[in-house]
Amino acid sequence: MTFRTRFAPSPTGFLHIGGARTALYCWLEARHRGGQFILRIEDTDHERSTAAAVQAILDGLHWLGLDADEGPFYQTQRMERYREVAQQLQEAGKAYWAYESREELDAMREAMKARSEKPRYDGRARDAKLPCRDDPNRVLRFRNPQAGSVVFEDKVKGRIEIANAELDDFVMVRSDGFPTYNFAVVVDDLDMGITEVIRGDDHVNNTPRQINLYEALGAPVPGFAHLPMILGPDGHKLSKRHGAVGVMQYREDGYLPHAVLNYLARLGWSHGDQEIFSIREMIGLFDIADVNHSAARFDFAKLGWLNQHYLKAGDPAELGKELAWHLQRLGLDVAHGPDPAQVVVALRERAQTLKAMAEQARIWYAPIETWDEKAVAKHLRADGATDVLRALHVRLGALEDWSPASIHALVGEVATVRGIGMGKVAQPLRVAMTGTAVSPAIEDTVCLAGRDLALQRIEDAMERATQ
RNA sequence: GCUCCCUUCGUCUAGUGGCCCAGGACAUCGCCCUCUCACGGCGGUAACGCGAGUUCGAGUCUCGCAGGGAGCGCCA
Repeated sequence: MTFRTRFAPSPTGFLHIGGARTALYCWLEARHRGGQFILRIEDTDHERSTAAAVQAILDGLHWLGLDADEGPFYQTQRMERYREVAQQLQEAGKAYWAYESREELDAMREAMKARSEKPRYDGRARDAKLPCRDDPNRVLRFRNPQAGSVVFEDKVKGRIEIANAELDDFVMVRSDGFPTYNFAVVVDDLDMGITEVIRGDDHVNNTPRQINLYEALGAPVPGFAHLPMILGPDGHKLSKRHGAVGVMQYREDGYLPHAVLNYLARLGWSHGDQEIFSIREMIGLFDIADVNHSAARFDFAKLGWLNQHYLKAGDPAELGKELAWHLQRLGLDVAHGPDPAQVVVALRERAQTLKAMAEQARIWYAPIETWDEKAVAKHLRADGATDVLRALHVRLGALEDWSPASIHALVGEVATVRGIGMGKVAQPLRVAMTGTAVSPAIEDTVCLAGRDLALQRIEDAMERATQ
């Protein structure tokens, strides 16, 4: 049997960072073992599932490059199959009809809690052999074994054992005819030939029930691997404030898919001291058995560092396309300004995200809107600054080769000729070009502006200096 | 409450009984580089939750405690 994993999100929201990591590990493990990665949408909760959420999940996976070999399959399109298996189990005496009302069930649980017991179904209809009849409260329950215990070897957590006495007869088929999660996953994983179930560790407690179901079906039990959860920076559960946003939000914030993937890979898994992994390396080195046992906090600082790493290592033309997208989002006209690819080269060592880069690139695409008065006073109105600017204006106007190297040499010469430091030349020029005392290397700042704009801004600056 | 799981620097982690008075990375601090901001280089601060036990020897094995988390639905 070939190795098959699946990612099975429920479309009740976007694909958040925890889901993305689960998908990545499933994908990596499948690729590593030369198996298949299947995508399945668990949409049996018709109250909360939405088509928009399905699309958001698909978009997120696509952006990350986690392509599925099969699917997406939708549970709502497999209703006939669930009915068939349910009937089979019921006829074999492994499932039974029950008709307690919600109120009755609630009261039962309350009573148990009052006695300090774990709230669960007490099996009151277990041996009643009730016939199937029309009833708004009709559900089909699984007849869970009562003796012994379920033991399984979790690929990341190790051996886990839970006594059957702790389990109750869970609902397999709801009164509306829809299967419940615990029932549908088993049928699906079985039908889809899943050999390794990799999912969040909030499912550990469901696993024994599912194993009992596999056994009731006389089916082989797949391997299980439960991933520890991802916590917010504050150590608490992820919330909207810090990371429980859709992965597409990461794109909007200027992160690269590879950086997110690399970060997620290292969040809970490691390969010695290695921090940077190409996709190919991740596939080659990843092993679900090497995943850590404990929850990990999400750290934006490290994600930012990784993102900048990929910004510095990536292809400028490629990155330029994505930068153009961010520039447009800022309302900047990419056609009236430098080639984004060149902007990438000038700014990649100064920005951790493409969004920040786009903001810094504003100086080349739009007029200077705000002036840093302190910078103006210090550099534009400094002694000799106007003379320097005038000289710069003349020489830049006559510069034959408009390139960073030539501009750099020119600035250096102006400083040397006047016997002053580079700072006395570069800073006034910088303020003239940007309105602030902070920008990329002066030659890049000037070069990317283009000659016309550069000369215009020097003129404007000289005028401003006299105000 | 019950069941299950987890516990190494601020954070992510290396570590499978001696190689660890604990290594790497991010963050942080200092120095260098320097036209600003960065990048880069060099260096520093900083951790085995607590207690027993096993052993010649424990971050590594066992037990207990404490702390944290998850589950206990006709949600997934």
